[in-house]
Amino acid sequence: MIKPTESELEILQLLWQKGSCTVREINEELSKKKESEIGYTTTLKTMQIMHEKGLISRDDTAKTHIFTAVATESDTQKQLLDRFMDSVFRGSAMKMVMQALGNQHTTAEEIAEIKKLIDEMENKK
Amino acid sequence: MIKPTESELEILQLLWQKGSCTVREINEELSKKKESEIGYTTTLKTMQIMHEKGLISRDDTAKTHIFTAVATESDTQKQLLDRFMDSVFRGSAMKMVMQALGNQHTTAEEIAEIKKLIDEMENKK
DNA sequence: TTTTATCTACGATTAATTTCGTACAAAGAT
DNA sequence: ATCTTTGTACGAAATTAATCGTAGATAAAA
Repeated sequence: MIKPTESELEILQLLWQKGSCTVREINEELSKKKESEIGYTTTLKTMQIMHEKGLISRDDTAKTHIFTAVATESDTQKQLLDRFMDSVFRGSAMKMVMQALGNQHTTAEEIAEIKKLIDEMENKK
Repeated sequence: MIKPTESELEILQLLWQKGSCTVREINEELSKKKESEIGYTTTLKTMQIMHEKGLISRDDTAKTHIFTAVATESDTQKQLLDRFMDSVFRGSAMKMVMQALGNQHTTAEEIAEIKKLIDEMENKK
């Protein structure tokens, strides 16, 4: 049962992108992303909680600890998507996909790739 | 900027399905859905807060107030989906759609309909 | 070897969410 | 006319999230 908060998810995103990180690396990336500087101990505390929850693992052999995401990005995406689809789209993947495809962020290339994917899925059966 | 909480979203779902509702109707539906009975004043309070936030409108001409969702379901879905796609899939509709299509809740019929939809979108251009 | 910088641990605070109890008004039943 | 039910308003407790300050340890620099 994976359920990261908004802040936790931002940290997980960085860990998935960069592999293993120290608190300072994460803190600097977060501060870069937001305009307002974020306190170092804020990030530290959040990551300590994530560790308690089992969201990230910690290598504390050295003084400066190194953290790694426990779940893979796609496993997490899958779980979050299921929950989101249930609560917002009442479980209808179709309605959700239609919204996603109609959305301005979706390029023609992406849509073409999705189509290709669907064709492949149908051919497999 | 629409941002209902989990509980608020459950209430909105009922309002979208049933049109306008009293607190009691919502409370009974919620209690039916969950196993554990939910307190009437809990639902009342939540809906009062939703009204303060402007998520729902209230007709209080009669003693028993009648509530209606302010935003449409699809407008809300659109906003929530954009945010979700950004935070979980880093803005990639394709990755998200691929996860959705691979998911067990998605039936072959739904996938076929999505394909049809994409074909129509491509023909339009 | 002092001093300075960096790191973790551990509260404490504030805000938001969820839950429900009590008070009191209005409507309905007896 | 009185009692019971049904409703709203309001406040308060419990929980979770997000933020940061201070204390104390360890490493690096002087």
